[in-house]
Amino acid sequence: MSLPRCQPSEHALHPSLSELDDETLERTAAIFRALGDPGRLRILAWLARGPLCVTELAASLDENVSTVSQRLKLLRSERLARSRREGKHIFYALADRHVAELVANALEHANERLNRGKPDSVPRARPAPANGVRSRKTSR
Amino acid sequence: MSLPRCQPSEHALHPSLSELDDETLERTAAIFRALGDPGRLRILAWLARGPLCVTELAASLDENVSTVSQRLKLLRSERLARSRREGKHIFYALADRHVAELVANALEHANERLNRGKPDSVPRARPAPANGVRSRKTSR
DNA sequence: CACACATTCCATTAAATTATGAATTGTTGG
DNA sequence: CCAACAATTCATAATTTAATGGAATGTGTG
Repeated sequence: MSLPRCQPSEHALHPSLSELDDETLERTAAIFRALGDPGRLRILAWLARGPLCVTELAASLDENVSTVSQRLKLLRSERLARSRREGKHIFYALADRHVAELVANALEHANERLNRGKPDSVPRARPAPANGVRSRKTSR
Repeated sequence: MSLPRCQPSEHALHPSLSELDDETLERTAAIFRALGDPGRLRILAWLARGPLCVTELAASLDENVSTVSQRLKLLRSERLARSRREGKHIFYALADRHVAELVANALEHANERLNRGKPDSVPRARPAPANGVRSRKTSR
């Protein structure tokens, strides 16, 4: 009775939101996606200290050069990193101070509030262990 | 001769960076990953206007309820969104003002400087229409 | 030019992510 | 309790994504 039937139109919705075109959404998502990988994030963290070439980066991270190169390509494609050739080497650096801040903030933040006991821990893709068929779990 | 052989050890590296443990990295990446999808981003954008229940959200986005629910689950698991039961409905909202700002900023930013002419266009994640035919099994 | 080093490119393969639709759980009211 | 609505869960299939190793490209040097 009291609860109205779900009616989106009953809510006040800003027009600016409706204008959110898919391209902007996709563009924004792509940037976040580029940041959403530990390997790439680690690279950015190293670059936050100053420019490094691919070989140095690979050695620092103890990773394959090819792997690092491809990660850098992605970061560059999203304008998070820039490259500059210097002789035989190609040095990579964060695109700008804005990116540097973003990365620093993010790492710091995630470090501070330890996210232990998430409402729903969803590890990197792995169907639940769930040995019992008892599906209902006690909410906390 | 001028260019020194690649020697990571020659560079001054902050200890704080070496301490960047994998867990923090992964945690941070997970948050960005959650933001790195247009569908989820769109949800957050709607929620930025105020709380909505799943059905409303689904109707607004013209998406399957199940799909929206699962996206919300992910967002909630990364503490980007919060849920609160109200009778028959479960209302979702942005976790806090911090998230709201982050989303607003990101969208705005990506809207401003049009990233046209990227060095390398990165494909985007667009999952599947999935025809409900259950005749094929993939090894996994 | 030939050589060594730096980086990128490419194909292959394994793993992760997502939408879909049916089944399940949960809530309210008659 | 049952009916109807709300939301989540689950298994599945398609697609994407990322690491690997080797080939190809680029660059400086003897």
